[in-house]
Amino acid sequence: MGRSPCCDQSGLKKGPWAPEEDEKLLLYIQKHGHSNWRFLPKLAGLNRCGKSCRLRWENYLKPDIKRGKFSPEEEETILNLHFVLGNKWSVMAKHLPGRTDNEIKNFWNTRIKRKLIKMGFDPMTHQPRTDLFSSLSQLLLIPLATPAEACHQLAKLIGCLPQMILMNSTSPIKENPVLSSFEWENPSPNPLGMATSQPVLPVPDSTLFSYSSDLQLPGSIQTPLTNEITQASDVTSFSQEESWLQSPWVPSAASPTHPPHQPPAPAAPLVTETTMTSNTTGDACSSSSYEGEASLFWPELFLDDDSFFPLLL
DNA sequence: AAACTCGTCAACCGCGGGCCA
DNA sequence: CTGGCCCGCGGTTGACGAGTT
Repeated sequence: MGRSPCCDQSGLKKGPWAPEEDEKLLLYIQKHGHSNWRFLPKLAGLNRCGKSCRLRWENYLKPDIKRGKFSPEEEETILNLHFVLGNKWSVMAKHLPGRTDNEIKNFWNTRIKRKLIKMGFDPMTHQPRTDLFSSLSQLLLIPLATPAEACHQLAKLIGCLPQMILMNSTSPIKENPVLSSFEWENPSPNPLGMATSQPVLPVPDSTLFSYSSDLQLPGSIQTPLTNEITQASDVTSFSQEESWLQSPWVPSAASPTHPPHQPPAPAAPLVTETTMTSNTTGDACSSSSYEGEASLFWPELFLDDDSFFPLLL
């Protein structure tokens, strides 16, 4: 279980690769392959550790790597795969020929995750952020010192309600979790820029998932994924029964009585005080509460949303 | 034009798993 | 069985360019 010592060696070059280094590595691998990364740098005449060489090869030099923008299809596939697999970037990469795990990970973290957050979805669960309503209920429980203060809070809440309703009750992204490229780029013009069509009345959590009744995995990924999941059910950290029955992907009459779909355990960090206070913007996604507490930080998140902010003033 | 902010992405780091002696 | 070694994975960092003030 020891750690690779190669990176601990001092004197080895780190940082960006020079074109000459790339050429050396490329030539060596083309001639001899890469059976042993540890000794490869020496043999290839590189002052790098084997790990660095492997990374450079895998993420950049390998001939079949597809570079450039992700297509809408790839984007959709990543979204689907992430819903099922969580942060299993290397597994996702197997389903996207020419794309590396690093590339997919970066794309997720810099684009898709951001979009989901902006649209009011938790990127880990791909569900609307249901903790909004616990936030509301908590606000309602706050003891107010004066009638004037009560009026003020109430006025704020009333102003917020339409947004909260929208964010919590609309059909998840294009019958979530599959968001069409069109909607990604052209969300319907509601106040929050969310890809929703009609406002719906607020509903209990369980009914949020009724959309699952007619959802199916896209054929393109269904077969390999089903296989993957079957083989790696431990990876997703819950049994097939749990994962598929509770997943909105699966046509299931059981959904309404089930609690909201929980993400694979490793992919759903629990809320901690630290995550809530140290980062109120970008990674707030991972701060969503699933433990029934919390939600006091939601107003902070709203304050970060330009379109929401005016409502509180 | 300079300073600042933000987004992107290549690369690093540390850990866990598998293999083998 | 144990421990060393290597590989691969996922999270994080930091450089850099583009956009904004």
